[in-house]
Amino acid sequence: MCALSIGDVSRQTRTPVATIRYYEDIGLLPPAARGRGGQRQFGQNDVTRLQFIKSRRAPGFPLAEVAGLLRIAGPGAGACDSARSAAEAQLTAVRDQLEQLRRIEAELIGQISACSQSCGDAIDPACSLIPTLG
Amino acid sequence: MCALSIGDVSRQTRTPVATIRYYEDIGLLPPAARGRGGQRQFGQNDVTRLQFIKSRRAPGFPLAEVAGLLRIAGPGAGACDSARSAAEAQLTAVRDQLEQLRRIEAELIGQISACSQSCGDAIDPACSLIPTLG
DNA sequence: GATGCAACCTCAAGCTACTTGAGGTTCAAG
DNA sequence: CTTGAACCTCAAGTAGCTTGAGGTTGCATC
Repeated sequence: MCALSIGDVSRQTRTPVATIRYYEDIGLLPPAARGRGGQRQFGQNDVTRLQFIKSRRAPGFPLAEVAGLLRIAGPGAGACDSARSAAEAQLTAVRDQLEQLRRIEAELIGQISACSQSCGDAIDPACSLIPTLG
Repeated sequence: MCALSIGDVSRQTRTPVATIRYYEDIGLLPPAARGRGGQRQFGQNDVTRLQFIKSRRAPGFPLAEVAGLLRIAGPGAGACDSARSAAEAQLTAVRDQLEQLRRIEAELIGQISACSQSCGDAIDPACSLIPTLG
């Protein structure tokens, strides 16, 4: 029953105010109730929903997927079954990204240490950190 | 000296043709030489450069940063020192992202196993995989 | 009750990193 | 010499926001 302002929700979820309005615009969040002056009033369920969205949102994961997850739990739906398999699919995607990032990490480590050994503090055009230019 | 077509470069680097042209447009790749008919001619150095760009490009890492790395190695520059510290900064950013993804992974794993235990194949509105709705 | 200021409102435009499409040219094989 | 894939340019569309203009509301203080 406690009505939260958009600023409250923003602080609680560490989400910019403009982003919250944007999520409402595109339907990720339900249209918020409005107070006398037309200002949005949120409830705790909105905070929960936004936190769910944020927990599913890492760079490289489209909002459309998150919307799909939310739809699974939509009114009239509610099979744990499909929620679970959607979550499993996302887990796979997260792991793919982890692997990709770990490859980049390893590559950077290798190049940095090669650079440290071969170049010291001097200039070495053969250093793998320095890409060939046109 | 072997001139590569944009298609060759695309295949060698697994980069869409349109993206290569786009990178040229925004200056990440130098303007390619042109053949008689106006078609682009690339060399092995372009392939190297593009591979470097791709190796530094994971979701969440802006091209502007990659451009910065390339500038370090630009004509007249070339200190291993700055290349190394730029690479180290990127390594830090990569590790931050890894941590964030690992948190998401752990969260998903936890919710999936909680779901498996509490819900079975039935419907349980309290399942943490199913977010509260407005 | 007036004043001031932060927080709110809408709508429009800008941004990044591409992708897609239209409409036309060039190259290489048969 | 024709045909089809690959190439060209330019314009517009997409996602996911962010920023800005220009105006209202809410609340505390005088």
